[in-house]
Formats: sequence, structure tokens, C-alpha cells
Amino acid sequence: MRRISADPDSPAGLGSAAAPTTPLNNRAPLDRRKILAAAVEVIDEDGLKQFTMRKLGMKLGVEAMAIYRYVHGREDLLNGIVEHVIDDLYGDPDVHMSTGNWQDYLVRVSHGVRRIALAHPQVFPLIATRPPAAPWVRPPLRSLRWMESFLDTLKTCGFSDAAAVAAYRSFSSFLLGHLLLEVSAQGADTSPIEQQDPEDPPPSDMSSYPLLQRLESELSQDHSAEEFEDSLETLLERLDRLNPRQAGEGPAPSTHVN
Amino acid sequence: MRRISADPDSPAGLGSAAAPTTPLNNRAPLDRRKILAAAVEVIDEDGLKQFTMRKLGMKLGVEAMAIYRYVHGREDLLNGIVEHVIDDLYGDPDVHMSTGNWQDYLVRVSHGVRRIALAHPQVFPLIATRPPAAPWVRPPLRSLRWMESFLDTLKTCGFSDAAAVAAYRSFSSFLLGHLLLEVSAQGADTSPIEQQDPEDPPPSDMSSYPLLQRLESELSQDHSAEEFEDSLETLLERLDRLNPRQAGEGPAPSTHVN
DNA sequence: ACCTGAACACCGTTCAAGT
DNA sequence: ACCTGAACACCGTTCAAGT
Repeated sequence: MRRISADPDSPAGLGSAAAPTTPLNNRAPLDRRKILAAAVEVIDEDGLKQFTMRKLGMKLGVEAMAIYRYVHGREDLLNGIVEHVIDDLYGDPDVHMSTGNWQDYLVRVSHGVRRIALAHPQVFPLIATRPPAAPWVRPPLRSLRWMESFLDTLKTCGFSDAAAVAAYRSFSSFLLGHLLLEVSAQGADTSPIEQQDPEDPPPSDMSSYPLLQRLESELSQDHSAEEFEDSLETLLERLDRLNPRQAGEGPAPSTHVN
Repeated sequence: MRRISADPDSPAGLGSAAAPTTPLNNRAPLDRRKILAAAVEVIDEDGLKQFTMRKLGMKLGVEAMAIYRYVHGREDLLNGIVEHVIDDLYGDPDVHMSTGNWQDYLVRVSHGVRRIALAHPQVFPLIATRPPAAPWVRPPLRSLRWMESFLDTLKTCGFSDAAAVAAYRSFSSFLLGHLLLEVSAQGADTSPIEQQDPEDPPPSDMSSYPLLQRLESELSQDHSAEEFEDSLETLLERLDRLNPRQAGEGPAPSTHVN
């Protein structure tokens, strides 16, 4: 798998230490890809909310304004980050190897996207909510290349036009729903403490929610991986019914990664 | 239309504190609920990105700093908005009327949440991505009241603890995936024009995506309502299999709202 | 050719002061 | 009791000027 965050060598906790400490390349003249990679790194470290042009400049050992040579403002940068992360996955040969089986393909794509979601939980909400270029370009597979590849695979396996499009829609909504909830659960404790005004029910008083109290341990357990596989398998079965060319190849393959 | 909250109820009831005679001058003293309602209105009009303390103050006929009497900073305001919108739905008697049938309940909740998503497409991404109070409080039903009501309904209909929790998870991921994609498709054209550097494939050159070209009209058609109903029905059937108490009540009801 | 300094408009937020 | 003015630290962004 290709690395998404460049610079695994960069120091772990840099804090407000002034030194950029990227010795070899800090004379190389900056470049769009370097900027995007650094941006992903900064977001992974400090969260989207803290992500700032000035902080990104600091990470790159440069004043913030230098970035504007390579990027058309903050909005363009954000779009670029999303593109960068998702196109990086597109290059992954593990995902794109072709077996002529659409189920295999969807499983590989699913696991690939899940991998980047879990690797960059802070970036994923961005992938999920950026306004799409066109209404039919859906997150999280937000590029024309991805769509073409997706539809091509299904068409090759005998799907009708309508069925391929329907599959694309079901698939993206499945991926988005699952992964967004999974990553948002991950960063849950970071949420700011909310103070209520005294007229409202007291903050974390569970006494009015007996069922929640009783089921708290059930609710706290994390089965996201299994749930993901189960949902994916259900989806594949459902999509299979859309495909008129029933090759009689038996049930959908296990979705579990080897 | 100016007002968002009808506010027909004067603070009747708790009349112990003598209400100062407020003249016709609608200088009623501001209040958390009024602020949240105005915030929703501002976001609906100008989008989340443009939403600003100062703009909200302007809408309320007040300087921005006045808001801080009622709200603990911007983060708290954002959480409050989400709460406000979702709790508003909680009060809807159409949603909460009880028929003792969990499928009916889920259908009503689904349609209710979809209704607010479509009514406030700019607010919904906020509902979807705010960090939850606890990892198991999932969007878009992000309140303890909702969870309690949801789980209670399922328990009453015979679900086991584990099945009720599993249903809660499947349901929220279904809702979130569908609605987020639906509202993001709605605001798609608003997205900023992105400029690519000359080394990358030209911007909107479709020539390398023959399938996309051919399927463009298929892709552009909006079937979100039907897709929503279909997915919901599939989900209900799947959840039905989780429920050991098979009351033999026949197939899941049609999800279409009457 | 690539970056910086200074500047501008605009944020969120605090707090003493007004009414 | 409720709001405002002034102030502060920090944004994104532009542009002339440095190297």
C-alpha cells in the first residue's frame, strides 16, 4: 500500500518547536503534492478544526503565504487534500487488481476505503462532506477515475446501465454511513464539555434513561469491523439480485480480508 | 418571513418573576432558543461556511458579543443547533405516536429525519459530523432521549438487548449514509471551481471516461426518494430476522408515507 | 523563480463600561 | 439585568518587495 502521509521520519511531537527539522528537502522548492501530504499530516495530528494555513506553513518550514503559489486558496487546498487521499488509494494495486469478479472488486474497494478512513480519521469527515463537483459524484469515491472504474467493472460483469448506477449509489451510501460513524466514534471523547443552562435537564444524568443505563456496556462494545463485513455481505447479495447475468457462481465470497 | 420560531407562548405559567413590561418595541431580551432558531435560519440562508457570530448577531438585531451571555462560545452554539433541530423532531407527535409496531416506528423516524435533512440541507452535515458526546451516541439521532425511545420501542417488541443495539447501529448508519449523500448532492453546483495544474488531466474533459459520458443521463437522474424507501424496506427485513419474537405479522409494511 | 514583510478585512472572545 | 465599545489574538489573502 502506498503511503499517504509522507515523512514517517518526521518527529512525533513537534508542538510549537520552531525547527521544521526536515533537513534534506527543505531546500527543494515546495510543490503541490508536498503541500497536500503535509496538510494531511497536520490534520491527522491536530484535527481539522485546528488546521490553519499558518500552521501548514510552519510544518513546511515556510511562511503561510508561500503556499498560495501552489494552491488557489483554502478551499482549493481542502479539495486537493481529499483528491490526494482518494487518488492515492486508486493507485493501490491490491485494490485494483482485476479478477473479473465484481464482488471481489467491491470488497477490495471497501476495505481500501475503510483503511484510509481509519488511517486518517480526522480527514475522513472532510472526504465525506466536501461539496461534490457534480451531484452524481458521490463521496467517498469522489473522483471520475473511481466512478469510471467502478462502473466499468460492473458493466463487464453483465450489469445493465441502470443496475450499475443503482449499485454505485447503494455502495457509496453504505460506505459513507458506516465509515463516518466509525471514525466519529473514534474521536468521541475529544468533544468539548457542554454546559447546560439550569432550566434544562442536568448534563449527564442517566436516571431518566433506564434502558441506556442497562445497555451501556452493550452499547460501548465496538464491533465495527464485523458490522462492516456483515453489511457489506448483505449489500453484495442485494446487488447480486440486480445483475441479470446470474453466472451461478454460488454465494458471495466472504468479505473478510485474508 | 422573518420569524422562525413562532413563539406564540408568552412566558406564561412561571409568573413568579414579574415580567418587566416589554413595550411594543420588540426588544424582548434574547434567549437561548431564539438564538438557536435564528442560527438555523442563517445557516439555511448563507451556508455553514458563512455562518459567523457577527452575522448571527446582526440577524438578532444585536451585537455579536451579546450572544455570549446565552451560549458558551461557538462550539457550544454549534452543538446547541444540532440539539435544537433534532429535539424539535423528537417533539413531533406524528413521529412519536405509538402503534406497538417497531417497523412503523422506524419508518416514521426515518421519514421525520429525512424531512429535517431536506428542510435544512445546510445544517445536516453539521448534524452528521459533530463529535458525539459518547462513542455510542450516533448521528443523526444524537440525543439520549432518542436512543432511549428507539431502544425502548424495540425491546417492547421483543428484541433482545444485543439485537436492539445491533438494530440501532444499522439504522443510524443507513440514515446517515443516505441523507448525507442526498443533501450533499443538492448543494453540488455551489462548489468552487477548481483549477488543476497543467500536468494533471484537464479539468472537465470527459474523453477519458467513456462510461461516465455514456451514463451521464442515468447518473443525473434523481431517484433518492425511491432509493431511500427501498433501502429502508431492505433494512427492516434484515432487522426482522434479528427479532426472535416472530409475531407472524406478515411482511414489513410499505415504507411510503401516506 | 521562489519566498517574505507588511498590510487588510474579518474572525472569536473577553471585559470593563454603559443603560 | 442585559447589551455595547474597545481591545486582543488569530485568521485567510494580496501584493509589492526582497533574494
